[in-house]
Amino acid sequence: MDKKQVPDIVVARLPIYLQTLKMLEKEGEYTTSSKDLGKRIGISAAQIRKDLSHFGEFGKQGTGYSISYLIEQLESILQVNGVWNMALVGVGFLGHAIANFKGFANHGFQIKCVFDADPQKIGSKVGEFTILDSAKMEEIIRSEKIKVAMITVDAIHAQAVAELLVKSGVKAILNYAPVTLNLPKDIRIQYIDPIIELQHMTYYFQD
Amino acid sequence: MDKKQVPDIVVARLPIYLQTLKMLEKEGEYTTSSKDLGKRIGISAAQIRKDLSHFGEFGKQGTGYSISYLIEQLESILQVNGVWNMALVGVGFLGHAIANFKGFANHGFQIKCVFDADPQKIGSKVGEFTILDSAKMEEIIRSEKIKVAMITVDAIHAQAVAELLVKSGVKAILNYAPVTLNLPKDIRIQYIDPIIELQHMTYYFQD
DNA sequence: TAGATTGTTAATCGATTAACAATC
DNA sequence: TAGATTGTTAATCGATTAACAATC
Repeated sequence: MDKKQVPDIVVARLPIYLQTLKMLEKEGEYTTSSKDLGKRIGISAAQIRKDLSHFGEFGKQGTGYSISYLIEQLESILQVNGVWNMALVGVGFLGHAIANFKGFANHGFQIKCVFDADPQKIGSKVGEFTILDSAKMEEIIRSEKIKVAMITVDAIHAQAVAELLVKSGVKAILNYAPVTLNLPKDIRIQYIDPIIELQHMTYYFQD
Repeated sequence: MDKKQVPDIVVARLPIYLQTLKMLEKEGEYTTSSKDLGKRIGISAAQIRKDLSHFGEFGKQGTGYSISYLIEQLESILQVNGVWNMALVGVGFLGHAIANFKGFANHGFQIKCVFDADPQKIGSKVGEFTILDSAKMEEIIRSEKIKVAMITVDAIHAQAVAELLVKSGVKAILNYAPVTLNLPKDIRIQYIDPIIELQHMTYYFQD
């Protein structure tokens, strides 16, 4: 079963559905509908039903969806019902914040090791992690079988770091550096860049 | 001239073009082509030309685009040729990192004030900022005429904070809290959420 | 000139929506 | 039963691409 059959834009919405369902569950709800979910997320009910229909039938006519069941199904589809170990590369202000972030654990992710190239930082602590030498990155990531990494180094170093990560066996990169990475097409990349998002919004400002 | 005429998905790509052009300029380049830009960004040359054509004619047949001129034009289109003051709400680990981030200045943005509701934090320093009381948020944002805000509070508090920001005159929100915000449709919202991005990528992992 | 590259058109491709039978 | 809501189909809507005349 080739996964290319489901449009990426659909896949991109599943984590948002999951997030909202988890919140509903925390609020004590047991069921929801495409209409309700759509209103909360700001998209149409039809789109939610269409999206889910790519993966199976999860609801009941008349009553909607069981929240816990749909959460379970989405976690399975997204493969976040287990835990993925991650590497974090670059301990500046942002890397520091991410290393201390407690929110990964409940959503299928866990930082396993943290790297930096600065001799001043290597060996010291960030959160619960001892900062490791970037020079040992390939060896460690390979032996730990880490498939997911976050890049929080400077823009100038990001491409080289990314290439080394790929060489070490990493298959998915969350890139916080403000550059487009050029990597083999079987490597997944997502970008997080506040400047890009801010500039997107100011376009719409009244003159 | 109603701005809705240009698809949002086109607008979303302009900051990426701008980012790449600025990098080329830093590398000492003077001109580029849609083919070259496309290769660097990972999209087709045709798409870049089509996108730009919504706003005017910026290139020359045979030689391509002047980098400095195209940067100038994109900055003007995106309205980032000036500086937008921003408010930051929530000084946890992430808010702390953002308050210390030096990268906004060169791209049209500047943090002007930082808020938190915790009496322990109010009055203390984060980066160059003194943390202000959230209770005074509306008054300060209104008097400073701030139009852009970043939310780095907990998920539970984000909606209320967002509503207060809107009440204070904010028109664009960069939301780091892991919830969908429900706000008037004239308010621009962008989301930054590593969990969402990570879950998007693991879908594609081989079983 | 010959080669390169633009801006634009038309064709293709893909995503969203509206509608509704099925059914809880 | 009556009302609600699903999953799916077909129609609509929108975005991307390929191709090319224009021209630097």
